[in-house]
Amino acid sequence: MQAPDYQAETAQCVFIGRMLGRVTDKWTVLIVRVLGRGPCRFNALRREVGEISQKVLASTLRDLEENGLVSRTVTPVNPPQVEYALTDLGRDFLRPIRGLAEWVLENAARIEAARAEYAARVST
Amino acid sequence: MQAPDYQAETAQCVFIGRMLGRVTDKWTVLIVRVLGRGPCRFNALRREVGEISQKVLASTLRDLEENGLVSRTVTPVNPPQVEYALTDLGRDFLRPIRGLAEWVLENAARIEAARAEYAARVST
DNA sequence: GATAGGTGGTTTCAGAAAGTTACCACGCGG
DNA sequence: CCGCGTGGTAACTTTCTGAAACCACCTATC
Repeated sequence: MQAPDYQAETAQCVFIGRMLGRVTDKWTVLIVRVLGRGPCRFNALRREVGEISQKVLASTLRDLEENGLVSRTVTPVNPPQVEYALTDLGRDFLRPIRGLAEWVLENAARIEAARAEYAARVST
Repeated sequence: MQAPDYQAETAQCVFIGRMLGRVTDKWTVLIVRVLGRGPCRFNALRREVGEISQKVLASTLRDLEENGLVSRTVTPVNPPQVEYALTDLGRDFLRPIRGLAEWVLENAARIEAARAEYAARVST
C-alpha cells in the first residue's frame, strides 16, 4: 500500500458510503442480529427489537428486502402471516454485524467513561 | 445459550441501539477508516471522505470526540491548525469498522444484483 | 352481541436531523 | 486587490424519524 492514490481513496469512500447508506443504520444492525437467530414475524420482531415504531420497522424491512439481505414470505391464512428471514447474503452480513455489536457491548463502559470525561472538560 | 430470555434480549437490543446511535453512522465509519491511516486535518479529511458537508463533518467529529474515539489538537499558528487523530479506543474500533467496510466492498456486486432483481420483480 | 386484543401494515403530521449555502477573520500568492 | 485556503458557525431548506390513529379481519371474553 505504498504511495496511496488519494483520488482513488476518495472515490472508494464515496462508494462505501453509498453502500453503507443502503445496508447500515442503527435498526439494520439490530434487525439482522435478531434474524440471525432464526426467521421471525413482524410483530415478534417489533417486540424483540424494542423501541422501534411500526413505520420504521416496515420501511427498514423493505429496504433490507430490496438489498437482498432479508426475504419476506407471506402465508395466506387468516390472519395473514408474514415471515422475515435472512437470505444467504444476509447470513454473510451477520459476521461484520456481530463484530460491531460485540465491540459495542464490550466497550460500552469505555465510551461512557469518555463521555463523562468530555462533559466534565467542557462544563469547567 | 439455551432457553433465551427474550426480555433480556430486548433490553440488550435497546442498549446496543443506543450505543450504535452514538458511534455508528455512514460518516463515522468513513471518518474512522480514514483516520486509521494516520492523523488528519479538517479540510484534508473533508477532501478525502468526499461528499460530506462541512457542517456534518464538524458535528460528526464533535460526536466522535465526545465519545472518546477521536482526539482534537489545535496548534495556535496562523492560520490555526486542527489535527484529528484516533484515540486508543478509536484504534480498537477500527477492527469492526474495517470488517464492515471490507464486507461492503466485497459484496457490493451481490447487493447491486439483488436490487436489480427486486426492481424487476416489483415493476412486473 | 359488543368489546378488547392480535395480525401486518399505511396514513398523517409534528419535530428532529441532514444538507446547502453563505459568511467570518486571517494570511499569503499573484 | 482578488481570490484561495485555514476551520469552522449561522440561517435556511429539505428530508427523515417517531408517535399515534386507523384499516380489515379474526378470536376470545364478558
